[in-house]
Order: sequence, then C-alpha cells, then structure tokens
Amino acid sequence: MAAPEHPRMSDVAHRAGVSLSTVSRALRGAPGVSPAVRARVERAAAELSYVVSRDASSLVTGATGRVAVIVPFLRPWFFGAALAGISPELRAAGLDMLVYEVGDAEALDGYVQALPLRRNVDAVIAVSLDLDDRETKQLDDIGVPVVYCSQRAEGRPSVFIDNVAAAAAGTRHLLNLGHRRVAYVQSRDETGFSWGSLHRRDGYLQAMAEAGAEPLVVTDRAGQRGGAAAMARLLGAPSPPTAVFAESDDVAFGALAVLRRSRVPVPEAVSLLGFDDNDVAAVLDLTTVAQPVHELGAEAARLTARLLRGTADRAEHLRLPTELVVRRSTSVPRTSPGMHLHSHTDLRGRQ
Amino acid sequence: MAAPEHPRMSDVAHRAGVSLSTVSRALRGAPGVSPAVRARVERAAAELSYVVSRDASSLVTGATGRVAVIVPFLRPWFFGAALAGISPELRAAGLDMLVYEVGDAEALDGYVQALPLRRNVDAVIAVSLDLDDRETKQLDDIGVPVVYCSQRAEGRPSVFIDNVAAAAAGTRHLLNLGHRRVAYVQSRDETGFSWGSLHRRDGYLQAMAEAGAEPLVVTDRAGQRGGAAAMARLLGAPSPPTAVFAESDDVAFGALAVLRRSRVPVPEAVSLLGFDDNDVAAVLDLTTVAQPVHELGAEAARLTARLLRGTADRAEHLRLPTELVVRRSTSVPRTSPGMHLHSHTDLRGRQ
DNA sequence: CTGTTAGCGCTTTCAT
DNA sequence: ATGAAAGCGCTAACAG
Repeated sequence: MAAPEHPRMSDVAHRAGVSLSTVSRALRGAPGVSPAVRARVERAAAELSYVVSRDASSLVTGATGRVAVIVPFLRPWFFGAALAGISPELRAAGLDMLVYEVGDAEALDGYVQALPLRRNVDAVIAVSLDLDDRETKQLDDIGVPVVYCSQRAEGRPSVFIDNVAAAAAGTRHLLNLGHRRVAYVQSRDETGFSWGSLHRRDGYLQAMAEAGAEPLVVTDRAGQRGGAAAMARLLGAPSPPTAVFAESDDVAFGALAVLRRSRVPVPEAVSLLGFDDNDVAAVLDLTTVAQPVHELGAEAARLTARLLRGTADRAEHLRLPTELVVRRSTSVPRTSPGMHLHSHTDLRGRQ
Repeated sequence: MAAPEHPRMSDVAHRAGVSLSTVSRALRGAPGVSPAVRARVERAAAELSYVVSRDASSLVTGATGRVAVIVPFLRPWFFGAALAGISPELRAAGLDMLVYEVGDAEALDGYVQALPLRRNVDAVIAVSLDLDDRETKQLDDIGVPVVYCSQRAEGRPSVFIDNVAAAAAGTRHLLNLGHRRVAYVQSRDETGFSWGSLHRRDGYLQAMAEAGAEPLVVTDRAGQRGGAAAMARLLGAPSPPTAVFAESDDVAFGALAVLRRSRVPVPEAVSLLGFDDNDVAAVLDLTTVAQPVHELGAEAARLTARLLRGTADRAEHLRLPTELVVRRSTSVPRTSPGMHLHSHTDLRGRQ
C-alpha cells in the first residue's frame, strides 16, 4: 500500500531514451521534434500512464489552464443549464472549470475582496451575478479577464439577452390576443430588484404604452411564493386582469397554483405568461418567453477561450435571441373578441 | 496596459522586512512566528493585495487543494442539488471544486482512460456515475481517493440511500391505502438499467410479494417520454392498475401528462407515486419518495475532506434516510375501501 | 523565533 | 533536431 509514486517527466525521458526537454516538446506538440522520436516519447508516456502536472507547467508558463465560473447559487435550474453550456466549450479549449457558489450580493462582496482567484485562474466567467458598477470594478482587480454571462457589463466582454425587447414581445403577444388588462408581476428580494427584473418590466411598460393600455405592475417576493401572493392580490383587484405576465416561470407557477386553487380556468379566464422556459414550463404547458440559457453559457465560454488566445475584443458584446414559446396557458380573452383576431376562437378547446 | 505584475512572496517579505520563509509561515498560519511579525506580514500582504500562487505551493507540498467532481450531466435537477451540497463543504475545507461533465457511460470510459485528473486533484467525488466493477477499478488508478456520491461502491468511501427499502416503503404506502393492482414503471436507456432503477424495482417487488399482490412491471425509455409511453400501455392493459409507482418523478410527470390528457382523474381513478422529490414534484402536487440529494452531496464532500485529513476510513459508508412526501396524487382507490382504512375518504376533496 | 538553502516538476533559452 | 542548464514561486528542512 506504499504510495505508488506517479511517474515524472524524467521517467518518460529515461524510458524513451531522450532528454527532458524533448519529452516536454513532444508531449505538448511543440515543433522541433522528429516524428520518430515523438512517437517513441508518446509510447513511453502511455506505457507509464504518465500525466503532466499542471501545477509544474503553470509555474513556468504563468497560465493555469483553469477558469473560474462564479455563480450566486447552484441549485436553480438556470445555473445547471448555464454550466452545461459552459463545460464542454471550456473543455474543448483545454481548460478546466472551477465552480464557485458565492451566494447573495453580500457574500459576493466578501468573496471578491479576498481575490482568491488572483493568480489561480486564467479567466473568470461571472454568471448572472447582477453586479453594480462598483462590484464590476472590483472584479476587474482580479487581474484576469472576466466574462459576464447573462449580464451586460459596459466595456467588458459579456453575453446576454435583450430583456426589454423580450418582455415587450411577450406583452404584445398578450395584447394581440385581445387582452387589455394585462398585469405584470415583478419580484424583489431583500437586496432589491435584479437588473433582469427591471428591464423586463420596462419592456412590458413600453409595449403597454405603445398599445395605449393601462399598465398594472404588482411587486412581491421572488419565486413561487411571491407569484402566489401577487396573484392573490390581483384576484382581489377592482377589475382583475385577463392576462398576467410573470417576470419568470417560477413566479408564474406560484400564480398558477393560486389560479387553480381558486378554480379560475387558465387560459379561459386568465391567460398566464412566463419568462425563461425552464423545464417545468413544458410540463405545465406554460406559454413563456424562452431565453437560451445553455447557449448563453456556451457563448460565454467560447468568448473566454478566444480572449485567452488573444483573438477576441476586450469588450465584445454578444446579444442572444429570445423566443416566444406558445403553449396552452395563453389565449384570447373570454369575453371580448381579440383586437386583431376576428373570431373568439378558444385556442385550447373545451376544458 | 502593461501587465500589472502581481506581487510575489518576496515582495511581501521585502515590505515586511522579514525573510521569505517567515512570510510563508505567517501567511499559512504555521506555528513559530511571533504575533508581532505575523501581524506585520499580514499587513504587508494586504497592502499589496498579495495572494499566494497555489501552483507554486502545490508543487512543493504535493497537495493541489482541488477536488474534482465528476458528473454525467450538469443539466438535470439532481446535479445542481448535489453540487449545491458539495460546494460549501469543500470550501469550508479550503478546497476548490473542479467540475467535469463526462456524459454517458461510454464517454466516461474514455475520460477515465486518459486519467487527466491524475496528479492534478487531491480527490474526486463521483456523483451518480452508475459504474460497474471494472469502471470502479479504473477510477482507482487515478491515484487519489475517490468518493462515491449517490452510488454504493464496495470497499470504497460512498454516500447513498437505500433504494430497495425506499421503494418498498413507497409501495407499501400504496398497498396500505388499499391498492392491489400497483404497477411499477422502470426505465432503461441504450446503456441498460441504472443501479437505482434496479434496486427500486427490487424494493417494489419485495413489498408486493410481502403483501401477496401480483406485481406488474412496465419498462420504457427514461424521462417523461418513457413515463408517457409506459402509462399509455398501462391504460390499455387487461385490468389497468389503480396505482402507479414511477421510478422517478420525471417518469411520473410523463405518466401524469397522459393521465390528464385522457381525463383520468388523479388520484381518484389512479394514484401516482414518484421518486426523488424534485422541484417540480411540489408544483404538481406529486406524492413521492424524497431522497436528500443536497445532503448526499454535502456528506460526500465532508467525507472527502476527512479522507484528505486522514481522519476517515478508506471504505466508510454513509446511508442517508429517504422520506415519503405525501401530496395529492395518491389516495385510497376509488372503488374499494382501503385495506387498512375504514372509510372510503377522498383525501383530495371534490375536483 | 527567524533566516538560509535546497529543491518540487516542469518549460525555456541557449548551445550543440 | 536534441540536450544542458537556469529558473518559475513557493515550502521544508536545517541552522542559528
């Protein structure tokens, strides 16, 4: 049970009958090694199942071969999807992925202060961190490129969606079906509104204004809880909306639960629109504004790799498209013919 | 824009007016440094916002301070939950988390062959990899401790649940409500059955046998698709079951979709039981056997840390408890009084 | 308690 | 095309 000391490069050199530097060159695919010798070295390495120590090479090259992915939380659907997009792209570029879950804004602050990443990664991908200017500047101090994923950061590489336009399009879907009383449910937690939340609301307001419809924004906690509470309030309003646009699918689920419990048929009495297109949305047949989370991650990773190769702009911006996924939670309103449709067709058939 | 060279330990030493080794000791919290000097060194380091290079220390200590977490996929709910359990525990132990998504069994094979982890991590946590004996042995060759999370590996540290007992308990829940025709839906993909699948089925068979009830096992593809197909077949059986136990929540959702589409009331006509208790289960009010995924991850991480400190057994096993979460998708069967209940109470109230 | 001296396992000039 | 030698930034004996 004595530690089976792993072979070092000198072992390979010895076995192949060449020098250390030749092994180094051969294994890295560096030029200046004759095919014959290269093959011999490779065989020797394989026979010993030799693996280079990245620590040792990093020490001299200065590159670690690692990129840190910082996420606020690991559990929500969103981050699994983003990481799934990032991981293969990083791997393809020969980079390892370190994942750090930093928690809410406050925890992030302490984390960034300590700069533990400095000198220990080649780049960092910040996923949906919702940073303000000051925090963004702090991240700059890490001293390696920081790529923003699902957040737009001025003057820095970022990959994101146009929340304003996406939300406006979603709102117009409802408006075009004939709805006039369209409510928007937004959420805020202890640390305030997220950028996404704000931008989506702006898109909603913009579309409502363009249609000359009276906006109705309800704010509550985040998640299903908040959605449920908001929907309850909406149900008790003087003139309840015929359509509800929830900031996120999750909020929509909370609203949907209240609607079901109240025996309010969806979409007959109330149309419900979400945002995200998470896994649950399909199961619950929720119409939603889909954002390409996997792609957001993949693009961020590719951008990171290019940055590291020096073939990308230090401030490159990538805006990815969103898409309205129409399912069965939205339809023309029950009582009025659609503004732009000529018959009151129930898209869903009888319940 | 010249690279702002990061300070090295010698810079700190110079600024603090001490030697290199003193700085090293002070910064690592090693003994043998006077409080005064230690403070001086720490101040100097802070002023320079100095961060040690792990690569350099690793080179000499032999420990990398990193553990690899290997998962087949990143996207499914399960892995986000597991990583969320692992991450903070690793961090608490001063370890960084590298995440590798290896894909299905075949890809894993190639991955393990290459041993890229060798010499580059201190330990690896294999999450739900569903390895057979040969593959497990291959992993041993990495040369560092491998902790199995959500899989039992004989003779190796592992954290898992008792799928047999959990499935038996779930089955008994259905039996005790008065169901006799209880079907079990299992899934298999191209690479065959998973261990979890097999064990859960065994638990089901065992409980059915004990109750003297005729088992009915249906096999189909994995995921919602499979659940839907299996349910469709069940609905066309000579004498359809009054209760269905799905191998996983996801499979249950597929079944549920078919049930809804067919206007078969759940649980009135068919009770449905899942396994996992994923996020969606709560939204859909699915009764399910909950497994503590977050805890599974956390325990695996803690075990890893202990192993690295040398304070854990090389073959320590941790069996975590599962729990039946009763929601509204299961009830006594419609037509017969419950075996162990005296009235035919509809637990759900009128639909 | 503090400083000096060797390396850790690689990559990289610089020779040959 | 290949080899010899000099470090990369740190830790770990070993002295003092």
